[in-house]
Amino acid sequence: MPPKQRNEQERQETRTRILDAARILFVEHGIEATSMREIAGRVGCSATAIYLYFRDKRDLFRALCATDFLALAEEMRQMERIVDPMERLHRLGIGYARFALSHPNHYRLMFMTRWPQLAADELGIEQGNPEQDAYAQLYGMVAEAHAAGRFRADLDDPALVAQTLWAGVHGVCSLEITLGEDGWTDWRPFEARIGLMVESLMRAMARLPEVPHG
Amino acid sequence: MPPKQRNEQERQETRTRILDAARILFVEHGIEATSMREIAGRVGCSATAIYLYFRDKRDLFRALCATDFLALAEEMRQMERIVDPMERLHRLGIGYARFALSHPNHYRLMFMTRWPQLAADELGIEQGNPEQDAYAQLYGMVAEAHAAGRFRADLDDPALVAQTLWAGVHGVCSLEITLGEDGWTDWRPFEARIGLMVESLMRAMARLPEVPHG
DNA sequence: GCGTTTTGTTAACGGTGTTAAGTTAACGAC
DNA sequence: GTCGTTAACTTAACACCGTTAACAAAACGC
Repeated sequence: MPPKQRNEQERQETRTRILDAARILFVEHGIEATSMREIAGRVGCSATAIYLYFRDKRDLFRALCATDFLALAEEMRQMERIVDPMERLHRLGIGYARFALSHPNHYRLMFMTRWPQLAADELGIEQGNPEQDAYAQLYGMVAEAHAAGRFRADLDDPALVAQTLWAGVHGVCSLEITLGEDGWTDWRPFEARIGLMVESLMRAMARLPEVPHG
Repeated sequence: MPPKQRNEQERQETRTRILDAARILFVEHGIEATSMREIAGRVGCSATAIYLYFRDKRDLFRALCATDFLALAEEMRQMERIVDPMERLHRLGIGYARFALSHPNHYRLMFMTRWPQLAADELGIEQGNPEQDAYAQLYGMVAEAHAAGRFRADLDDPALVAQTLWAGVHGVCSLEITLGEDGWTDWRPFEARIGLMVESLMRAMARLPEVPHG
C-alpha cells in the first residue's frame, strides 16, 4: 500500500501558489520570457520544486490553459439566456472578443500558440460538453439556429458555419493582440472592426427575412 | 576616409548564405527552436561570425521578414490584372490565403508574432507603396471598389472595410496554422472555410445589385 | 614592411529548462 | 522510542542558449 501523503490539502495549496505565480508572470511578460526560476522566486521555493508538481514547463502551461478554457466556456454560457438564436450568436461573438481582449496573454496561450501533439483529453476538458468546451457551445448554437431555419438554405453544414464565424472573430482579435500597437496600420476602433465582422458574417449567412418589393 | 572593404560582393554572398540557412531552419523548426549555433553549423562558420552581419537574432529575423513582406506584395500584385473590383478583392483574399498556407512559418513570423517596438521603416519597406506593402494594396483595391459604388452606401470608410476583410482571411489562415492539426476540432476543408469567409464578407458588404421581384 | 581594418576564431558570461544526488521532516511498525 | 520508508525539498550540475571579449590571421593603403 502506498503511504498516504502527509497532507493532501497542503499539497494542493502549494500547487495553486505555483499556478498563481506562473499566471501573473505569463500575463505580464509572456510565456517564453518567463523562466522557471522567476516563478520559483515568486513562490518562494527553488526552481526544481516546481517539478514535483508539474512534469515540465509545458505541463505547467497546460494546467493554466485548462482553467482558461473553462473560464471562457463559463463566460460564454451567459449567452444561453438569449432566446433569439441569431441574436444569441451575435452576442456570443462580441462576448468572445471581450474575453480575448481582456485576457490577451491567456488568449495567446489558448488559440495563438501551437501545442505540439496536445491530445484532446490531455487538458482534462470534456470535449463536446458545452459547459466546458466553448467550441461545442458555438456549434450547438449554430446547429440550433440552423434547425430553426435561420440560415441560408445552401448552408447545410453547421460545422462549416461555426468554424467560419469563429475564424472571423478570431481574426479580428488575434490581429489586434499581435499588431494592435504596431505603429504601422492606421487601425479603426476595435469595436467598429469586431462589430462589422460579426454583423457582416451573420447578415451574409442568414436566411433573407422576406423579399422586398421593387 | 574609411578604407573600402575587401570584397563587397563576397560579403554579400556570405550574408545571403546566412539568410538562406536561417530561413531553412526557421521554416522547418520555427524561430524559437532554432539556435544561432545551428544556423552557423549549416553555414559552416562559427556562431559569432553571424554577429558580423547581423546585430542579433532579432535583426536576422527582421531581414528575413522584409523579404517575405516583399514576396507577399509581389504575389498580391498579380491580382491587379483583374478588372472587376469585387472579383479582384475576392481573388486577393484567396491568393493571400494560399501564400499563408504555402509559407506557414513565414506567415507566423510576419503576422502572428509580436514585434516589440518594430518601427515602420525599420523593415526597409516603403509604407503605403502598393508594390511593397500588401496592406496598402488591399486598401487601394477597397478604395477603388468603394469609389465605383460597389460597396453598401453606409460603408463609407474603406479602411474599416479593408481591415475587416484582412481580419477575416487572417482568422481562417491563422487558425489553420495554429490549430489545424490539433486533433480536437473536426475541421472542414480549408478551401471550404476560406471560400465561405471571403464570399460571406463580400456578399454582406457589397451593394445589392438589384432588388429581385417578389 | 608597417599599421590598420576586415573577417574570422575560441573562450567565456550569464542565462535557460531539466536531472541527479543529497537533506530534512513526518509517518507507520515494532 | 527508534528504525526504515517516503514525501518534500534543497543544492549542484548538465547541456544548451544568445551574446560579448579577447585574440589571430589575412588583406589593404602607404
